[in-house]
Amino acid sequence: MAALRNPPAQDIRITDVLEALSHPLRLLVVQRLAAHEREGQETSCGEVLPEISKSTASHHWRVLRESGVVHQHRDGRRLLLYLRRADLDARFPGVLDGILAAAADDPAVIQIVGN
Amino acid sequence: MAALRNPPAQDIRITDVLEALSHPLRLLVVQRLAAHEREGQETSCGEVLPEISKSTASHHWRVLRESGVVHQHRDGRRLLLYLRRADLDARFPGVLDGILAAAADDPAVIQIVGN
DNA sequence: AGTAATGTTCGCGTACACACGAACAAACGA
DNA sequence: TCGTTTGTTCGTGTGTACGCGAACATTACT
Repeated sequence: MAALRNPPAQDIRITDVLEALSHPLRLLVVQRLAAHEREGQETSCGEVLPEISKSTASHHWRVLRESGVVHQHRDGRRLLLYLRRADLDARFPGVLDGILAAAADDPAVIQIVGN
Repeated sequence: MAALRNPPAQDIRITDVLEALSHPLRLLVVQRLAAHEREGQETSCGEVLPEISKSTASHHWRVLRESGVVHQHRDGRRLLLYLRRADLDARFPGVLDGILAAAADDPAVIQIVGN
């Protein structure tokens, strides 16, 4: 299993972040991570997105990780995730908060589960 | 030529906006429109993106227009564009400004022209 | 009417996104 | 060591994005 590549903060690019967040499922993931974040918790992959097949989910983890939106690291046999809020806020002030607020009002993002 | 469909403000969706802005060329367009906007000018299509073939440019106008990022309307034999800043700021406060600030620092966005 | 200017639309090719099941890899526990 | 848990990787199929040239449409000018 290739080592998980989490890009350094200065390499995070706005176009990659926007592309990552433009997919409703990934935006939902980020919403859920933001909610967990408020409780100071890290979260395992399977816990965040239990509705989707593992291979599809893994594809989305990769996009989120390589764009710099989330950080992913191994803990035992699970992979833990957290939102890279500090890095994102430092590089792109206001963007993440604005998008999260917008996503909270978007029914298409909220109700992906249930198709 | 089918009438240009500019979606009403309440139909603008955050995922569509993010997808539109995730392409470096379209982000460059938005930067240029924002600059013209400060001078109170509307801009014609050919004026904003003279480096690219017409058909490719037209493809990007459509993405930007249908996502609600820009408004496009005919004036004589030209099509004028403007950034829908008021609508975007109302629906997604802070997002556009944050992205524009981020784009200003991204060399990949700035130097598309010259490939 | 005839011509020029400005974009759109069509058709095509290439590349990549996204969905899945099957197979593989790593870590833990009995 | 053997089986379970947790994700990744591989292979496949389908759809869509993006680039271009050629053709068309609309408006304006003469």
